[in-house]
Amino acid sequence: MSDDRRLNVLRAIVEDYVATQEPVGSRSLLDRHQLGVSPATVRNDMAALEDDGYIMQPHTSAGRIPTDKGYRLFVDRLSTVKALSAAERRAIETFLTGAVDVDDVVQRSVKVLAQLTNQVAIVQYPSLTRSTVRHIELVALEGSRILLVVITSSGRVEQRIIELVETPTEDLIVDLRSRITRATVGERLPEASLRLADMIETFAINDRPVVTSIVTTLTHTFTNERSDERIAVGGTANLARFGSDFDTAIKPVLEAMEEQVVLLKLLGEATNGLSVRIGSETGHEGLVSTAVVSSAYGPDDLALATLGTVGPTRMDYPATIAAVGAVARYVGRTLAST
Amino acid sequence: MSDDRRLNVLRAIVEDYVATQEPVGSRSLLDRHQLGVSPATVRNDMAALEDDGYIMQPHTSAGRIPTDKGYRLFVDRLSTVKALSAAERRAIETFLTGAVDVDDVVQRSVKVLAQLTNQVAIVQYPSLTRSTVRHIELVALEGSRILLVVITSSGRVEQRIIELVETPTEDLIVDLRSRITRATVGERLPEASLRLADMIETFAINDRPVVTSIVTTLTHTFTNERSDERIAVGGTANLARFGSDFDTAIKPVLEAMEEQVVLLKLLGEATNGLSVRIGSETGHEGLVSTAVVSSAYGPDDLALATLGTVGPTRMDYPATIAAVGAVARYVGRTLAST
DNA sequence: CTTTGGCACTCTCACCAGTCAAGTGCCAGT
DNA sequence: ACTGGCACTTGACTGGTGAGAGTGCCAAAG
Repeated sequence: MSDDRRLNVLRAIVEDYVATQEPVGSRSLLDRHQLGVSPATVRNDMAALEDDGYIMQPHTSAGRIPTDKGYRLFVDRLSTVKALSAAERRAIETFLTGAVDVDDVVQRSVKVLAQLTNQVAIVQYPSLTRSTVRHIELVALEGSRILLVVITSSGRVEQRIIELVETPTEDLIVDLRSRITRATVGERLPEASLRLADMIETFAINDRPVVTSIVTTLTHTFTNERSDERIAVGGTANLARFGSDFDTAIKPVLEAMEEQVVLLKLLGEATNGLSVRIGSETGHEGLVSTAVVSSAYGPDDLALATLGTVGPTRMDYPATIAAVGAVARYVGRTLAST
Repeated sequence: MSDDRRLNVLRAIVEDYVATQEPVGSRSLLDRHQLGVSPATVRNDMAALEDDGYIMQPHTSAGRIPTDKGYRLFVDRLSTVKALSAAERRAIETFLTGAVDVDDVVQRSVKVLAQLTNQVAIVQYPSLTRSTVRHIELVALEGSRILLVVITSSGRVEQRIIELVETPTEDLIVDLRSRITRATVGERLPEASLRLADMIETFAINDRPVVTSIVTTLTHTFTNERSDERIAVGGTANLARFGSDFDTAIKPVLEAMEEQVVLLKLLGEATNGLSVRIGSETGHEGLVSTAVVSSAYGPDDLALATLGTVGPTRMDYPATIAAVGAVARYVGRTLAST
């Protein structure tokens, strides 16, 4: 029995099933693919594939559908990445280059990714903890209020307003600003926090309350988990394609989309490159018939955060992978120039 | 025929239908409500109500369900607002007071509103054009870059970074800042824009390029439609309650939720107080079996923006109205203290 | 004039064969 | 190792039937 042909049969099954959404039998498979053998032969191969756990039948007299393991093999060894059309590439580019700030970049990415893949798209905001400090500003407002602005290497701008108990002198502000700048600019945010902690003692006792107050706020901003976990979701209307059974196919996904924590886990650690998780590999029950395609993104191959799509396991993997990869690249490039 | 009793019958129908989700017949209606009359009488009343267009039958031998017009009458004249429980009020309060900035307030509002009503919640960000300027800051960054920060009366902080063609002098920056401050602080954003336009000519010719560049950016920020239209959506998993037919009941809503423009129309102009739009009153086909309960919110009865919920027409109006109203009040209060 | 009890009527829905088509497994033959 | 053939399984579709819920209307009673 030719191992080669068996894999071809598996590929054909996956492709047909993705296209038709219906279990594929030996006969209809031969209608669409010229394998040069008879249905009976295909049946034998199918039986073998089923023994190995790559495909299964929903019921005895139905065709076969791929298992998670089958999809896995397909993605790893049987599919060739489908290049995006020139039109699609242009669409991504023009759509993203119109963005005015980081917020906008993320919003637009979600939209374009959802449209391209016809799936649910999720994009994590550029991580704070992975960025470096580009600029820090202290501004005295009316009364004893201080405006604190931090600009990171990814173009994100965070600001806080601090209400101090006493009004600091102009000199102190200037001094503080320059010292903070010297200590933190160019550093990654977590390291910048450490530098700041050491700095407090270098100030005169009288100034300590003000300095402490400002520094702790700054530290909070640097290590703020909430804003590090921000995520945009889009294309939920595409859930229609997930299946017709609302309770088992759609509701769990909607619920997952509402939980940032779950989303972050799904996107996974921003490992380098692209990852595909299929069905149970997502590690989340309720998403058993769901697959996640995700990719790290960032300027100059520096993984800043992750984006991806969530779709049914029976998705067009080559196309989805291509789209996610392309958007990740473009977003990275766009951020670099902000 | 007692008009009074007929309205009671309508109220009973609405309440039963909302509770059971099934057409209600004369018999089962009497099981739940003591009207002191016989089924036949109720049937007569029902026939009259149907003639007047308040109720209808899905098919000849089924019970009655309220029409949009029936719900309308119910909301306007038959329902009494259901007060929130102390626990619910406390939940809103504790949840909102934990917020650190405007972004956070909005996020939390959506969440609490969705949980309270078991519906889809939408919250518009505090409008820029309705706020006044509280503070403006110009900061010279490295090179010829300028950081522009605007703080509005609603606590929102907007920032832009401008790349100038030539590096302005320190004096010019200081001068510009104080003049801009004098011209705009306390003004509503649209008026502030006008003031700025007049200001350019008061500067020396040499300084004009820099001033113009900064002023136009500022004007853009003031009148930026995009950020005026920001909206947060939550509780989409509650769509499960909208009905079982995905394509007609759920998909249109999901699609509407993705379109900011549609959402804004749904929330409606921030009229004072609370508004309920039922079925076709939403003015959006696809939302025919959907109702929108919305309310303006803002500190001190100043309508800053709108929030609300989207749910099936067969919703618990008294409870929803109470929840939307309460959240709007608390959000307004929270914003006032930011 | 309003209310009531009774009765015939209309639909929907669930249930139950019976038939059909697709697909399988297996075996004997090439 | 492949192929053709055949018996078998099973879900999907079809049409018919009966039960149940609910209505509309009419004549009688307040």
